[in-house]
Amino acid sequence: MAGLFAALADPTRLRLLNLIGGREVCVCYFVEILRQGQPKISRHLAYLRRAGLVTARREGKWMHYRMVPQADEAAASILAAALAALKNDRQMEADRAKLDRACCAPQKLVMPEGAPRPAPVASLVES
Amino acid sequence: MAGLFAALADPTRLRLLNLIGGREVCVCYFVEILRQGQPKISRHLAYLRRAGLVTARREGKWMHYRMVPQADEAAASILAAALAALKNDRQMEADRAKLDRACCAPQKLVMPEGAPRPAPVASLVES
DNA sequence: GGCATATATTTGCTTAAGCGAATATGAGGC
DNA sequence: GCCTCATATTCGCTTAAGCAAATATATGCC
Repeated sequence: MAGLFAALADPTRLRLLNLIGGREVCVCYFVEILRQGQPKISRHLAYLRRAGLVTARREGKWMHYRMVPQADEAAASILAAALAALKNDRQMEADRAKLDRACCAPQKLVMPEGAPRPAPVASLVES
Repeated sequence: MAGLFAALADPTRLRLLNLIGGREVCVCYFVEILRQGQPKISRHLAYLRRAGLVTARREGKWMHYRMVPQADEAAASILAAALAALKNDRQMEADRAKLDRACCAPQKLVMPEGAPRPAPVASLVES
């Protein structure tokens, strides 16, 4: 219980969860959108993984992260409340908007057909 | 946002919030029920105060703590989800039960008319 | 095999959190 | 005023978290 809140008690992790919420997202987008060092992103993703909040799937060179459906009902409701709260935050909105128009450019500005596009996760699409 | 979660990311603070949830509680009950050192309890109460989650009221020698209604809607929903989640936890249930039958005995086993009884807070009674 | 890209982990450091023990404050009773 | 009780705060310490920089792992391409 306290561990769940600890996982949520960091601005970077909240931004990551906000982006992951509902869809599967490639790490390169996190780095691009948050504009933070790659090791930092990776470290926080590892934290979220250890906390059982997200899981990763490898696809070639890319790693895709998605939410883990919470078995514990209490954890699920808290996580839902947290994600809902992020919905109205200015920066979180901006982050999501950037992800929506993300077009495969982690490093170079144009990198045709390079990075995989974020894909929706059926079990988490609610709107 | 992250600050709110940090405030919730400690077992002692969760136990305190669980006891405060809905009623006004005297510090002596926290010490009695949690069976932890008084400075520790006081330190965590100060943390919750600084986080804007609880507020204190002095009544003679005793300090009574109660929840602060959250102005921010997001914070309110998260706090509500957290308190609801605590409802089903074994230890939290036991803590609340102890508070329910608390009978004015912070130190000595019987201390007639000594400590004030916990009082319900109108704005927070929901059941 | 070697090289490049994407991601993860380690290293060394700094800062914050939590703790118990001791001390301070504030109120009531004498 | 002094003493006691209830609570708060400070002190010194230990442990964990966060960071940037460097390094390691894994995949794909040649």
